[in-house]
Amino acid sequence: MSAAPRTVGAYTAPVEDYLKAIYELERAGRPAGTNEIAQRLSIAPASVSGMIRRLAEQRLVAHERYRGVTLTDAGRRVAVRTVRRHRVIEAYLTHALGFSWDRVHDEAERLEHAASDELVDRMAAAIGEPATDPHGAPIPTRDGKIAERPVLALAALAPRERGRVVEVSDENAERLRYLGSLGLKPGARVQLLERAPFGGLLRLKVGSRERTIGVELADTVLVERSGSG
Amino acid sequence: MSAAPRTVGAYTAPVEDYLKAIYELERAGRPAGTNEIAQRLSIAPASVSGMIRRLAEQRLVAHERYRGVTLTDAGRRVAVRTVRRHRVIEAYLTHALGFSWDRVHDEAERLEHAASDELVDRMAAAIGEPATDPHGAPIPTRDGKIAERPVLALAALAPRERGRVVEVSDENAERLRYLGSLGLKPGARVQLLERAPFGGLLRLKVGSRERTIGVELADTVLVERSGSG
DNA sequence: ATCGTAAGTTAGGTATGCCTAAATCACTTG
DNA sequence: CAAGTGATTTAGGCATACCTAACTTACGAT
Repeated sequence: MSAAPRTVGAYTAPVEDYLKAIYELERAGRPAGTNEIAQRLSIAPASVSGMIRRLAEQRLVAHERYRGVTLTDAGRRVAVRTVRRHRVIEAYLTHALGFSWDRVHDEAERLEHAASDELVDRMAAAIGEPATDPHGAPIPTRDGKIAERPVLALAALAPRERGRVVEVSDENAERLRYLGSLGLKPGARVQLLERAPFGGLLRLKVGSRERTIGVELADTVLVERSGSG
Repeated sequence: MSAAPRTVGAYTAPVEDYLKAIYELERAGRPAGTNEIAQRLSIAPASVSGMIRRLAEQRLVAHERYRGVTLTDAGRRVAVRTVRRHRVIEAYLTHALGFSWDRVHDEAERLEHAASDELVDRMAAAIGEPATDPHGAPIPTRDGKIAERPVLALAALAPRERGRVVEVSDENAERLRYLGSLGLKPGARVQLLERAPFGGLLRLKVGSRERTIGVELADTVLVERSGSG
């Protein structure tokens, strides 16, 4: 039995998880906060401060005390590689092994730290190099490019406006099952019919069916505009 | 992001590795020694003593000080489950994803701690529930049964005796490539032609070809007898 | 301008799993 | 049967990554 590292690259699983979390939080357009990271990783904020210091020492993140964290180029490379692993694995599990879309996230969350780049590339090839994972999230290419798309939250659609579901958040299995039962999967055509005041309910058309959902749920569904009328 | 354990079961990756190592060493018919375990896991013997104490506290192993370690039933269950994961993954990587037999061990060594039982079962089903891994080692069933076969080392064959290769050790990639180039893969028919004295070289027939190999190499190849003459 | 609050950090501690160096044990051999 | 040898264990450390409790900072509201 040879020396057996538990992760593929030079980084531990926690490090990859932090960088991935920061990457995803940064997409909101501002530095990631300690509390946000802590919540996303289900750990105490104090633990995040310590890890951030170590990541900054390794030049994977830039940290302004009390101000937030941003990825360096090196950190972003590691994050994107991890995101690619995660999404390819999710796609492979659904397309090649028959997993339902609500069961792939947890499995991928563990496998992403153990699967080699070669394995991930072979998985991607075996299912025809899909552009997105089962939840519609774009899969970065081998060389770290990721297709950015002009999307907005379903909750941000104007009344009467039509759109197409592009991506849904994959983090909660139960929510995914509920979204699926509503027909809110990537590709579905939607139209916002009515928005109740005070951040209340949204009435909308999904395909040919009428549905009513809360704003909180509608914030986890990303759509692209496809004209109003 | 939910709480994210890095292994599937209740046991850490090191614990699974220790139990697997002890399981494999026990097959020699005597308790596993501290040094043997240390060598197999590429760690210092002193580290093994500490871990053995923890495993004994959890009733996964029985330990007689200075005498050796044996698995309890609970420990054996964990070990066999880990072995099943490892071998199913190896088989899947070769049959479904085109990995060569010398490249699957390291990959499986990491994935075995991250793959859920369901994933492993789906992999096994997808490739037709094979009985052995690519190196000929039997794959335990879901409920922990493992087919024991009457095998002996190729080096233990008597002159003139014929046999069939059943299993080769998978731990060293380079050795696997060399064995492959000699045709010594599971299923190959062999006959021992001549044994040089003083633990020297073995001359043998592999299929229709004549080969000469050292005893050390011949000890990593297991065969079943198929009569002499 | 200062004060309260929420966010972030520091201090001190724990568990796991590894290390080296030093002691101890079991077993063989003269 | 005493000594040597090799295997094993103990002692004492270190790194990672987590925790709680207490402190500090930034910033908006008065």
